Amino acid sequence: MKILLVEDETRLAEAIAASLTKKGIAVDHTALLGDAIELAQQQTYDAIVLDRRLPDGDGITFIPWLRSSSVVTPVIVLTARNEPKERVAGLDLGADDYLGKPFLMEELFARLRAVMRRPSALAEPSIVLGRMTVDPIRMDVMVGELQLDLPRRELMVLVTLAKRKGKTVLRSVLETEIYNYEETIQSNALDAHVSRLRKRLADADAGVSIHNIRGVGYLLKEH
Amino acid sequence: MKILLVEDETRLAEAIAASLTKKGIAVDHTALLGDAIELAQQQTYDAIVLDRRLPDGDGITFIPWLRSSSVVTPVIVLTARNEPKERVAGLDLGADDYLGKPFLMEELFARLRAVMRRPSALAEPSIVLGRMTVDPIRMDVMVGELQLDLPRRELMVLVTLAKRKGKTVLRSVLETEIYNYEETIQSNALDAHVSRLRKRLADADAGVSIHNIRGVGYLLKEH
DNA sequence: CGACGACCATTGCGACAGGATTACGGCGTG
DNA sequence: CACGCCGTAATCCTGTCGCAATGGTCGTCG
Repeated sequence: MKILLVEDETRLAEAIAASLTKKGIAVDHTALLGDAIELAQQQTYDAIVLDRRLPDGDGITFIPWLRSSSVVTPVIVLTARNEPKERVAGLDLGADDYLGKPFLMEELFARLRAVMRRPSALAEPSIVLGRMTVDPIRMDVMVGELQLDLPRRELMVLVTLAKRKGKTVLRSVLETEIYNYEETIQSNALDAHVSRLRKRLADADAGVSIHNIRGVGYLLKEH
Repeated sequence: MKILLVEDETRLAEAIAASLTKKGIAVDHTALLGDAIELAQQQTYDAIVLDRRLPDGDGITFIPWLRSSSVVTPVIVLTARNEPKERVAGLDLGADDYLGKPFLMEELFARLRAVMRRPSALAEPSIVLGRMTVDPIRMDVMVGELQLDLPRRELMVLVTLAKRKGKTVLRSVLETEIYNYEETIQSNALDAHVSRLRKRLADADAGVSIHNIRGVGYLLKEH
């Protein structure tokens, strides 16, 4: 689960990034429209949070550009004032939701969840596998009746694998899903997370196992 | 499945070659336009990845040369900057796609797949044979509902045979499809792969078998 | 028809790459 | 300050590969 945050107010951006990160959602952040366009070309996000006022233009111009590249990623637009006029303009241009500043983090989460749950979004609700249930939107995991608390990174690994259950997920995909572009990884951190995650899943008797496809990636299966 | 990579930045070239090789795609690599022309004459590739900036000229001049030799192999052009002007120039000259550096490997794979899927491309999507389905673009194999994980070389053998299902594939063709020009083979490594592949196909009950035509090559059939 | 030679199938071996595991230290949090 | 998480790196372990030896199969030619 990864979102793109386009916001030039540093304090706000950091607050949003910190909150989302804590919930196990990776955040790529930029203050510039130009960079946002580049990032969106390079990878796919589960959602985009977009400020209107940006140093190099009105954020809203980003949306037609996205849509014309047939990117269907949901977009939530942030704006200083919540004027109905602006709201209509945003939605007309293809934004999926609209949020006036200031707002509560909880409200942003709620709208992100709502927007990613939409049929056009990629994420499906609640994946069941073995004794385990993964909710990729709420980012939580149940084993039987008990909630399984996982460290952030391990949770991200598990959710990413669960979303493609039974299919091989490329190493590189896992890495880009779990780390943002400024956290470059220079070791086998991913392997370490997988290893620790395996142990936890075994201890919890989750009824699933993580297989490795040598030289390619990992895959999650019932066992 | 084999592509020609024309790129003079050693690090980048190595990264691309490594990633593609991992996916079971053979890579011939050269840094010079001159060599590229020679290689393209000698054998056919499924796709060509071409840098513009090369020590002995603008890579893009390669494309008209190719086309005038009525080679329809899809070409993806790499360039340092993603300027629309350059993009148009490239596409006008017959490039099939265009990718600005830096880029994610994932993106290159995606574009390669897309470009090879095109009607002009040689590769057809999904070959069904017995209980087995081979996707030559994604380089994966399903038997029934299960994905069959094969070692890299065996996978290459199988895909090559599947693409000419029912027809005899010359030994020499298999060898050039599976090994690049710097990996020369001096033994019966190919036979060994066929042997191990047969065992795996039997174990998985794939409903196919690999026959040998003495002194000529191999062929894949339903049984 | 039988024997020889060419070709193929199979399998064990050693080298090697890549993954798995774990200890360690830094860091943030409560 | 204690605890847990995370990235790193060292070490161990496993799968894959090329290779070669062995034994089998087929065609050919005397």
